[in-house]
Amino acid sequence: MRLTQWTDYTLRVLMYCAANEGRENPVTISEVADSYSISRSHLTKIVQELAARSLLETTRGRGGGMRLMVPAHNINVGAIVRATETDFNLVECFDPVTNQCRLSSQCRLRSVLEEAMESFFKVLDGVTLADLMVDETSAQQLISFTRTQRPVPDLPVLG
Amino acid sequence: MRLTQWTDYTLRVLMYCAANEGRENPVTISEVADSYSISRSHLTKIVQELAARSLLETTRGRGGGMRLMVPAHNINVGAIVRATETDFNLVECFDPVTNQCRLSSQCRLRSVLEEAMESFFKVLDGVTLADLMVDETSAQQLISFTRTQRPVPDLPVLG
DNA sequence: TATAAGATACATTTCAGAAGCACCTATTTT
DNA sequence: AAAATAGGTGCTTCTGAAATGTATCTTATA
Repeated sequence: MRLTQWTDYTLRVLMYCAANEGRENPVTISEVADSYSISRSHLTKIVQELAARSLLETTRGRGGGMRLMVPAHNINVGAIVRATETDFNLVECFDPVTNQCRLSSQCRLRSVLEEAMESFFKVLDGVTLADLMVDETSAQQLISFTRTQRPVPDLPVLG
Repeated sequence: MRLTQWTDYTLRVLMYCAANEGRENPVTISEVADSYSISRSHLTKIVQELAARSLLETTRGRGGGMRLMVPAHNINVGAIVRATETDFNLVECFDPVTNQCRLSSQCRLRSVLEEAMESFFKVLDGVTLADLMVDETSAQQLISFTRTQRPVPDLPVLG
């Protein structure tokens, strides 16, 4: 169970930009790539996508780079992850094309997993880019958010 | 974002066994492999693991096969998935060995994703193998379970 | 006009996950 | 005892998505 590095890097680019919003010159791709030790060309594609989604504005030429076009507190982490992840077929029967499971109609696995995935994203939907940056305000929000979780159900023992 | 087929098959083997608990002869690996169009040797390894965890008992020789050793309503889906999935490093910074992100200490991404993953598993922790098999009782449980979810938080707009 | 910066297309590499293969062991039936 | 059935084990190989690399182009500024 993992997210792609694409998603990881996307979030990191956004965080990097958010952390450097005040400064004179825009953040460059090379700078971010160096900072995270990521391939420049790979990162370029990620920046492209973010620009296409109007989250970043890029400018070419000397003195160019990228800028956040949306305030950090308006960028929803859940929406980002939903947008960057491409494959949500947790198990075979999620995909009607691939599915060969004959029990599909008789089992609830799919709906249960879909519900779990929803639950995963509901947490991320409650967090913005600004919340990811450490400061008292966001820390406070996270704590109160955690408190609103429902209690852990009893877990039957497993050998 | 996906689970491994290993996890998928593990759950399906358990479901298949649960669905055939009453019958005379035990379920065989070949039978399950044929039924799901899965490689027999691959499935063997999955059955091995389940036997090692004492969820199944296998017997060799003619008339052999596998049997569920734990009642379906005592087999927790969350526990199964936690046990079969091996990689929970949603992003690079989850893994202290691989992690090269310099912002780690200054960002809350990791804790947010961990929380989301917890939320994912909490749903599965509330479901047993018996619940996956369709009948009125389990359907009822699922419906009431869904109703206890907390409301969806407002989702800020994203380009 | 030299340099810095992003844009794009295509090729290549990597690696976990999946599958295959060969052979072994155990049990039951005839 | 032999044959048939069924699981057990340790490799090797395959595969596809993800990641990375290379080359070249466009745009902007000093």
